[in-house]
Amino acid sequence: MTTSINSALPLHQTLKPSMGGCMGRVHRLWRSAINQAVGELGMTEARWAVLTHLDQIGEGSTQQALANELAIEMPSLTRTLNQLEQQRLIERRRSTTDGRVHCLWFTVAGREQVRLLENHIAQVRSEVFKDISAEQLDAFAEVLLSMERNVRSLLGHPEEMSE
Amino acid sequence: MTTSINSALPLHQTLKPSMGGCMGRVHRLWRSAINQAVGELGMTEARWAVLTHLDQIGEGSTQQALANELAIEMPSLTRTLNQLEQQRLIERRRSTTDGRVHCLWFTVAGREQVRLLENHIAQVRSEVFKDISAEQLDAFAEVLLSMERNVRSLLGHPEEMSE
DNA sequence: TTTGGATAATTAGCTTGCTAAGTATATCCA
DNA sequence: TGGATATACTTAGCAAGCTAATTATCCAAA
Repeated sequence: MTTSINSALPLHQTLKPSMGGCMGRVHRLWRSAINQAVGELGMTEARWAVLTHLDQIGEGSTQQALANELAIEMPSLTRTLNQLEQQRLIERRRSTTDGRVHCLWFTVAGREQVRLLENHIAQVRSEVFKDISAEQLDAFAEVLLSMERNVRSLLGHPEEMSE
Repeated sequence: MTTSINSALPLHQTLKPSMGGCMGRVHRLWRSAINQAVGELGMTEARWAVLTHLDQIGEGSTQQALANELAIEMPSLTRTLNQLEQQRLIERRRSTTDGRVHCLWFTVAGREQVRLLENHIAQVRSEVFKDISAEQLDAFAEVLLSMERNVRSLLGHPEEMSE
């Protein structure tokens, strides 16, 4: 199946011109699969993405940090946070040391919701990664991170690139 | 820089839970870089994506085929095609053999526009791929295609998976 | 101390993805 | 032949990304 008519050519040569598009497709299809999987939990795409990423960078983070992690802009995040706050899944707490900053915390219900979400999402992930070896995934991840570094520096987002 | 504190762990293990998110980020940042690069050509994101993908699958394709290639739904495509038709960059021509089908063709101006776009996009691509070897890209592309296959079958889109 | 330039977050309004429902044509079967 | 079902595309309206402009706070230098 991977060995087809044009298997003589290096893949990257035929795919290169459309690799960006291919990543877009995979990302769109992947999210669509997650939407199916979390359907019953009453979440939209933006909301589950925000909740799970907040869990990853840790409660108490600022909105700025979360937006950077998600690579979305602040206004996009603001809207989603308003919805999540209204659903009583998260809370904004004004920083005591810097009055401009809001820090983000889960409510009890929010923490439970994240746990459920992550179970569902992990199932989709294991389907997406089916038949891909750990070595392949490892190499894939490394290239992906290089691309992120390259494109961030191209855009002049030097933030959080080395670590 | 890639060798950091946790370089002892396989990358995929730390990155796995967020790989989907990472692909989303790269895709979003990449498109944003292309938007910068093609800024002067008066194109929006959806329009340059449609033009370049039409060029790749070939003039005369149906809207259905193009939507599938882009992995977007027909209504999203319809709107963008309306805009491109209004700009006189493409034409819809009703199929002679099936009255429901519209085939898509570039105008002369459209073909010229695609040429310009592809030059700009190729420059961004070479930046994004900087310092990534052909072998790495090749392996990356293969994993990416596997993921696309997996997620399409998960969604029950068996179309155009084997080839 | 106050003024001026940064930074965090918000608001307003656009673009482009989506689903659901509608229209026109094609196909299949009684 | 005629009616049911399927397919290609369109229309309408929602979701979530973006940029530009505003507001509030912080900090640094006159």
